[in-house]
Amino acid sequence: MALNDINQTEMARLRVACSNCNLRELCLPVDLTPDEMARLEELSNQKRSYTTGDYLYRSGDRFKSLHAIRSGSFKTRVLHEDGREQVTGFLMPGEIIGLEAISTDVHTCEALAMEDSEVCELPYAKLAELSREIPSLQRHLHKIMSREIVRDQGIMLLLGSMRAEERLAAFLLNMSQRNAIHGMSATQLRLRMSRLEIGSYLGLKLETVSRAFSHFQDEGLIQVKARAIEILALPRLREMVGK
Amino acid sequence: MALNDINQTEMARLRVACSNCNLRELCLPVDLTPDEMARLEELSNQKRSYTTGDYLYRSGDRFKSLHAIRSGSFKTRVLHEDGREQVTGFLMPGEIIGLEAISTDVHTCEALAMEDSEVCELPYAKLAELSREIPSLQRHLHKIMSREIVRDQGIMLLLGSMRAEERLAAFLLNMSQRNAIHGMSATQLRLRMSRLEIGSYLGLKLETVSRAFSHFQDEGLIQVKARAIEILALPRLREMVGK
DNA sequence: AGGCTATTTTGACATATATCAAGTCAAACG
DNA sequence: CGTTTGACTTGATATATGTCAAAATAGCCT
Repeated sequence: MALNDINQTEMARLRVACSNCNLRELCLPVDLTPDEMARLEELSNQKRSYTTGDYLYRSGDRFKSLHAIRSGSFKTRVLHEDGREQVTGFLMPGEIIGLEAISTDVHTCEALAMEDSEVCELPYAKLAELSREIPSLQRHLHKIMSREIVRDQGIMLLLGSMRAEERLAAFLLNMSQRNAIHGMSATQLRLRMSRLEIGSYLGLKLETVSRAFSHFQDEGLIQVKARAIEILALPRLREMVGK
Repeated sequence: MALNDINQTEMARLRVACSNCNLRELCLPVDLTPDEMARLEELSNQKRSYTTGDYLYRSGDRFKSLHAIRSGSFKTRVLHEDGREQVTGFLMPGEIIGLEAISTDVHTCEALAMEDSEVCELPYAKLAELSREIPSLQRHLHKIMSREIVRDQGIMLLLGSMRAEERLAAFLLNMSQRNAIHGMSATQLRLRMSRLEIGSYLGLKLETVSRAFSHFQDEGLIQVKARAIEILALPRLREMVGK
């Protein structure tokens, strides 16, 4: 299951990488000299703040920069003709947003803040230039892109072969893990998104999501208090998604 | 709809790029000097042949090279614990396979030939090195990776929000377009995959796929002769997927 | 060709999830 | 402190797709 495929040792390495590196955006094991690191930091010194509902970019905007999330969270979505929203991703601190637009030069989806958030802008042209000079940065950038491919394919797998409750279990495990990576509890989740948004992301209706939460609670798997979820039986959730 | 988002002018550019370039793998508008092109060709001079069912790589194999498909077609898949196969992609000539493994160093899915096929091996380390020296190659490589992200997100959209017949319509349009890019008919398709494989890719059962084909035929949208599909009403198929 | 096998189609029925419709709850606001 | 508003839950029912089974068709080998 790619949605949730980071093991314990890898997590530890990630944590170290993040704390070494002021740029949480490059939250994968990075291997740069202090000098190289300084050049990278210089590139991304523009930090910006957003509040709930602010757009980081809109569909149709010209692509200029990637963005690294420092704090808060964003969602990406596409709007269908009829106005329905489809959520394509939830982004948390340390993650990079905008990779899909490299191929098109124009953003094809939009990104909005789900709470007060800060991002670093990473001008693509400069980043590309720097990564030509620093091989380990180049490798790093490739890994970030490839990781996004793996993540998306994980969701394809989930949408293509899992049923509602399995999808939700995978979602919760994924949230749990991303929480843990950032040093937060793996069992106490504060979801930033509504049932509607979760459903949209998982290809389900909000009622189905709600019922699944209730059912998990009845089974003693989780404790639900609105958007505060406590995971009571991680192993049993893992079984549900087959790992 | 990202699954199917290449317009006519772009198609023309692609066609040109392909014919200029012996390396069909880099089948996007490329802007290299003859010298640069020569260096690239040199890198990828190992060509290999595969026949139906041969593995290009297996899950667990160490990642070393990307592969560019020259002729034939491949599928990528993951095998679930219980032995069920889930198809994650169909690859056609000019396309690059293996991008997901850059982030892991190890292949997490497997790729098999669906017919007699030829590929060029592109050793990743050499390609990365060369792209550090040739900015437009670097840009190109980024676009290829980003394009894969867009493709995967298109499938997420499709799996998350479309019903069976809409998915199949999107699939047929996608096949049609990829056919057309390579100078083949946009309306006469010879599918290389079974109903089971199509279903696996689209998150449907083979019976559902079959019924959808039959229904499309009843409606006069297509003509079905086993795996030979003739599209009779492209515009109406496009309406079905909303574009 | 003829026969064998795998693939595809079609039908009848089961079931998961969507849909529609009330309710409940909680935060926000006067 | 009551009212309002949006989010969430729960129930009853509809529907799309899955499941199981059989027949038809196509591809393949001798």
